[in-house]
Amino acid sequence: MRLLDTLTNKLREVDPVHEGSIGIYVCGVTPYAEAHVGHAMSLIVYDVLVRYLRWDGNSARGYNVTFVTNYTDVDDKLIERAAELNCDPLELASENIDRWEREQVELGIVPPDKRPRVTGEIETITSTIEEIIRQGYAYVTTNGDVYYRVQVKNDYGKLSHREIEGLRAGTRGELGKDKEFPLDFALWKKQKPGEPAWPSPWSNGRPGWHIECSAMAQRYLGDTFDIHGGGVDLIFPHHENEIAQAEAATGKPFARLWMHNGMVQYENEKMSKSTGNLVSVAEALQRWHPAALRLFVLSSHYRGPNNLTEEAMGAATRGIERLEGALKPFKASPDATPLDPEGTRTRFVEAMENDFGTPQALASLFDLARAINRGRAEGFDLGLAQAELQELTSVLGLRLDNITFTEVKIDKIALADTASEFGVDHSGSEVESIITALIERRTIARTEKDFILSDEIRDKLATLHILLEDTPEGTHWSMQS
RNA sequence: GGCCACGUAGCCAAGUGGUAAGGCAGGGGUCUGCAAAACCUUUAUCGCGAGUUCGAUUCUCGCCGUGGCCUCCA
Repeated sequence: MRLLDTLTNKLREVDPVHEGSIGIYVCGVTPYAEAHVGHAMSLIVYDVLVRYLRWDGNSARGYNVTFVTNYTDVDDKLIERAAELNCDPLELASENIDRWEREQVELGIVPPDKRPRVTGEIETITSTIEEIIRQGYAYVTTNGDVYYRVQVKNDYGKLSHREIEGLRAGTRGELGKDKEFPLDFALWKKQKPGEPAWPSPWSNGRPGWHIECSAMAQRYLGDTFDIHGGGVDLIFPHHENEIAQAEAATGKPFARLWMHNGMVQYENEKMSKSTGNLVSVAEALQRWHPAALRLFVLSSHYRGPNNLTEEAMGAATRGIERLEGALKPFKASPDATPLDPEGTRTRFVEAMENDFGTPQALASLFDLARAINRGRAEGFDLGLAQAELQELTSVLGLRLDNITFTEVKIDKIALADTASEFGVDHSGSEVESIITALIERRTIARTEKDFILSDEIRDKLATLHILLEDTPEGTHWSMQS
């Protein structure tokens, strides 16, 4: 598999440090507020990467993947926000993490293997800082802060492709109190009144932003590991500083390949809290199906920007329904010819191998869906083709089985009223059996050519978002968004 | 101002030095009691200008536009 590596700016083959295994580290959120769809998009991308690498459907694959993503649960923003809300920053972080993890389940994210939090890794972090100081790449100020010394190694800026001089020109020229050089950044910050703090050799304080990821990635994946991911907005300074610190501490290369995903926009505008142009994951999950969100993410290339609009989500929802429709069961005659999914798998794999080309991979699946629908009309045995579609969509994490049935979405009272209206028994019945009974009532009406009644039943159910479709095998129902 | 991406049909979105996947929406058909779904069919010369080339949407340069980043005690 080839991915565009930010460090070399070239397509590079994923070449595991340890044969057959791949370690992936992705920067997670700073949980000072609820997660938004940008966070969801990022995680969906890496979730699919992990699923694909683990998948054994491609002869060369089936890697043993270790996926690590962190929570930076001590941070300036978190402390500020907690002060505004007049609550404890660590509790605030914990609450936001819990909510985000519940949402991840709804989004169909395979739980990462490790989800370390800064507050649980203070010793890991302080020992990494000690090592960096020992190597001469960091210094302790009289105040008790620790700064990384950017100028010692000559490769600072290699990831974001910037020169120290250029960066320096962009600074405000203020040389922080004890900083040796404007670009030096904090590894450890001495506690200020009211802030959470932990003991360290230099002062009671907390880790700076950046060091946590270097320390945690190396703890869980080794000094050198395979893939480091995150949003493009993290390339500088976060990842640049991460790579500097990590390599300063060990003298070894850090991540072998750096992968960055693009940002999500909402209705053509940057998502930002200040303008209120932001969609939370909770809101997105309420408005759209998780599979539709995932299809939306995968239908554009991971590195490009992705513009979330009503229209795009409508298209994604229809796309899911289309894929789902192709998987509907079909009873072929015993002597039917099996439909051959032909080159679908090859196309799918080639697309994925080439810099994670999910849009093209999806195109191969939509083509297969069409072939299946055609084969259905022509009486082919669809088993093989449908199994293929099922397998490949599940590699992308698209849950298509019975996805439209969400009992909570059904207005049970209105449904019961509808049943009474048409003289159908609904006492103590399950939602599904009431619907089935209504369908039976309608089928009788249709047999009797009472199309006025049958249409009334169909229309009434439609107002409850229950869609009826008549097919040669009988009437099917599904939930409509 | 600096660095980096991107600019393809009504919308979303791939891709290629030799006249452009897929999805949504729209038009026209088939099927259906009518629908729905499905199937068939139809809709682009690839931001603008110049250059390289037998030939560029695909390479180079300029311009315009959009987006990201340009640090922590904002």
